[in-house]
Amino acid sequence: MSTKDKIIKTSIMLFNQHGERAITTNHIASHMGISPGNLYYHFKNKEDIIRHIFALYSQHLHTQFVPMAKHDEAFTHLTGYLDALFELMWRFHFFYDNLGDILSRDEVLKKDYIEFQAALLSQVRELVIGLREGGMITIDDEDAIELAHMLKITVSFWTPYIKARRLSGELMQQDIYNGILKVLALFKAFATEQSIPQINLLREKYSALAAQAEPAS
Amino acid sequence: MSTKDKIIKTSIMLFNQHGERAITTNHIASHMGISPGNLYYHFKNKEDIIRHIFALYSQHLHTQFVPMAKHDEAFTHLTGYLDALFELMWRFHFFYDNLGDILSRDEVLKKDYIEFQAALLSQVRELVIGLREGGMITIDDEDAIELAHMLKITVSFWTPYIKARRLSGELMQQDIYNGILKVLALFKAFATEQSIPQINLLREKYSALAAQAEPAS
DNA sequence: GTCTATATGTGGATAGAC
DNA sequence: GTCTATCCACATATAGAC
Repeated sequence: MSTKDKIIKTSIMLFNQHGERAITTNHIASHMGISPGNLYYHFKNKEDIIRHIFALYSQHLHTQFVPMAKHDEAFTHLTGYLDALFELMWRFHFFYDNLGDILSRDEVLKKDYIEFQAALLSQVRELVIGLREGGMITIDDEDAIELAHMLKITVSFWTPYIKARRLSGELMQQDIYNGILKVLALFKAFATEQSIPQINLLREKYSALAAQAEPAS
Repeated sequence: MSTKDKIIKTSIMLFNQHGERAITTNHIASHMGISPGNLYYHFKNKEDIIRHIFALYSQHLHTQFVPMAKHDEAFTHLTGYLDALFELMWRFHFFYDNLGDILSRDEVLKKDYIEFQAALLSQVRELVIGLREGGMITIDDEDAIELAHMLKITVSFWTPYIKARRLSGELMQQDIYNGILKVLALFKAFATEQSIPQINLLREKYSALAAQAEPAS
């Protein structure tokens, strides 16, 4: 693995662990056992590192979060989506811990982010419409866009929400399952007679996973 | 108004406008036309200021967000709540823009925050149960707590969500109405036959208000 | 209560040798 | 590509005069 990639990897780890604000370029370098000068040979500055991390994140999201084709197996696919999605959010959660700060210091990144989120909103809306077409949920067009927004908010800010409720501020693997349960509850609110048993089945599955190490949220 | 109160007021304004990270104690003092030394006469340090602001915020929330007594007029009261609540979130939104950072630097504040949020969650859950008792929504106990969490997430992170979607990063009065619409959509998902018309009425009201100055979200 | 002046520490970033 | 040394800017915080 190249030094450049190692810097990215180390930065993600340290940012997630201690927060982007608390981690300086010196911390990153010293943790890797390289000099600050070397770090600045590979990256123009700290924002440059963050931009690369964001590129990584959005690229992962693009490849994993492709719109569904078959509506009838919607919820089966949904599980896979949610697992991958929350796992991704967990791996890059520092970004949403400090979203405002990070974006306000980098105009270029902010533009990319806005564009990216607009595309994402459309995709989520399509997914919601897809579930409707498959008879899984009942929802009018107006609420479909509202639901898409709420899904985005819930997924994006789930990790900061959890961290703020815990003195240690640490995230656990189980938190992912609790997040998925929130999304399932959202879908269940719009579910049809036909789909409710499927959702309840999923809920039981993730409830069991979430309960393995934690008291109920 | 005392210098101490003016420092609080100025800090809130500058934090909201530029973010807590970007505003130093020198900025606050210089914007007020006082010396840094004077500021440090009134407050021990920057965190001391933030603690006072949080105390102000939680105090406002406690006095305004009292549980409902009469279930039958639930939605009428709900409107007043939501107006006051989102207005409050708007006035202190810098806090949620940087929640993780702010809490991670101040153990005492974090403890207060956690305690406060736990109490708030109970209150929101009571409100949800109250709406159910009044026949306004249909929801089982398990989903009631999930809904309470989602309401909290939506209200807490609504302003950072909106700011991240806008290049200027500025918030407008209309954003409040769009936030209220999200909460209404959440309630509508669980609404009974009886209450749907009431919610639709409220939705029309806030849609009109939100449309006054902005294109649709 | 308020000021001026300043100490202290530190983060971001660069120059130049190897 | 990597290191050492260092500069610059600035935020936090204090001392002591008024």
